[in-house]
Amino acid sequence: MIQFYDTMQQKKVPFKPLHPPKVSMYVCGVTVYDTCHIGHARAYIVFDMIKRHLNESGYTVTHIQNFTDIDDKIIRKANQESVCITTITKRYIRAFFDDMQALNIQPANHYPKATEHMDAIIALIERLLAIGSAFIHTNGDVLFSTAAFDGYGKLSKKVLGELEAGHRDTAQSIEAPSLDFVLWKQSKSGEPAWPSPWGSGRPGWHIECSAMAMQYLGDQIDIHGGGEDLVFPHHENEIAQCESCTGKPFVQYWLHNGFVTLHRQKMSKSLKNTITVRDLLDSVNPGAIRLYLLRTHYRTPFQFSWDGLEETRRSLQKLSTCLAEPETQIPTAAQVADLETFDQRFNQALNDDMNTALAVGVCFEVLRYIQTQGVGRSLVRDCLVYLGIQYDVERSEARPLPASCEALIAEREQARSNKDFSRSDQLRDELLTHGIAVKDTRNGPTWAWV
RNA sequence: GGCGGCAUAGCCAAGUGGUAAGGCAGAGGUCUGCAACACCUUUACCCCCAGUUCGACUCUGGGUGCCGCCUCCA
Repeated sequence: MIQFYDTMQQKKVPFKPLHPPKVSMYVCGVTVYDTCHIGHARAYIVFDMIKRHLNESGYTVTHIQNFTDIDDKIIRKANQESVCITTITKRYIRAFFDDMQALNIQPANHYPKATEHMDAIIALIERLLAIGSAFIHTNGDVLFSTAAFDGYGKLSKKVLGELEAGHRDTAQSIEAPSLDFVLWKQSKSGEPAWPSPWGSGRPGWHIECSAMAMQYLGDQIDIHGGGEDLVFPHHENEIAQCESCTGKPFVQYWLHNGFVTLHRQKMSKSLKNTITVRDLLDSVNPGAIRLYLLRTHYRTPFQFSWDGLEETRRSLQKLSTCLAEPETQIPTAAQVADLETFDQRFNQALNDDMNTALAVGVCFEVLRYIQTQGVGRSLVRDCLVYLGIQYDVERSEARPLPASCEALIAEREQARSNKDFSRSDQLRDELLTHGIAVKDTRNGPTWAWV
């Protein structure tokens, strides 16, 4: 039985989709004005794992993930570069897909864009106006009236009155902000705009997800996910918009991943403390990145460090080395049973709210088992494939050995067999200056790029 | 101020009402001409104080510390 921690209920609950074996999953995507950082990588790896596991468990997941491709920051960036917004959005959508592919994240079924769903967005706003959940502000913007929705705050456990009175530290004399949020924004001159019954303008942020989620997945969806920073106000507002219209519970399971922090502070573009996926890919192979992120449960805050990444890279190397060796024994009946147990524990770990940290632990237990029992490599391989961790990337991407270095290695072997160790050590140092580390094994020397 | 979360070995990180997975580092050993790799062995009583219990790290209450949300944000 699969269970997930649902943010709404604040506890783990058994997963029962509305229309099994179908599962509908909407994951909030990125605003495309910059490259992805580790926080994005974590979020999308987490939901990639959830989708993989559900699909492997007999469900058929329809996964929708949006691109927010119209927004203040996109406009600002376009103005800075004196280009149109599509130049910006195309660039970063491309970069997004490159990063996701590198991280071995399986593509969603659709990636709807806000700018391509204006009809659905406008239709939804019209419905909200018709039922009195929205109103037209004096400045011409259309706003959602949070007071009109009884359940407002139920996801984030916020109470309306307190929210209005509450602020961060300073606050007392500051005017209480209204919780009403924009559905349709009047465009200023020079800004991109779309025609609407309320004049030319553009949609607010929250409405696009409601409109596109309902268009692709229906009024009620099984899983809605994203980073925990989206709980309020974004997901709270999505609930208000959808449920005001339909009167039905919008989402069965709200799943939120914890943050990646750097130096004990949330990694975010606005704090300018990001490390991009590209930075990571430049330093280690993608499998190590995935393993590093999956070693921590998805709801636990993740403290990024280069040391931690390096540590993981080394442990993956160990797995990789072991798996590269052929398995020579045929497992006994007892061993088959042992491996079966490991396999079950691996699966149960994932069933229990996607506990990839525990699942990874099982992989290393099997590694130990292989070393003492001589069997089990195929299980570990299967587990790593399941987790999307490519463990042999370094091998396959390795540059070939230059002929000159090949000769040096041969010469060193000759020196060694003559017991001329000062010469062989000298040659080892020389190879090192070419970036090649030589290691002696029973079966002769091996080498690797350093 | 309101709400939510976290606190486990040097570091990272799972977990269960009955005496703590795993990884990295460290120590000892095997292997090696040496080294590296690899392998074997080894390292904790779970933030503090009360309470419940035959028994709590795991449940309850209080405290302390840290983080996040309340503005765009995965």
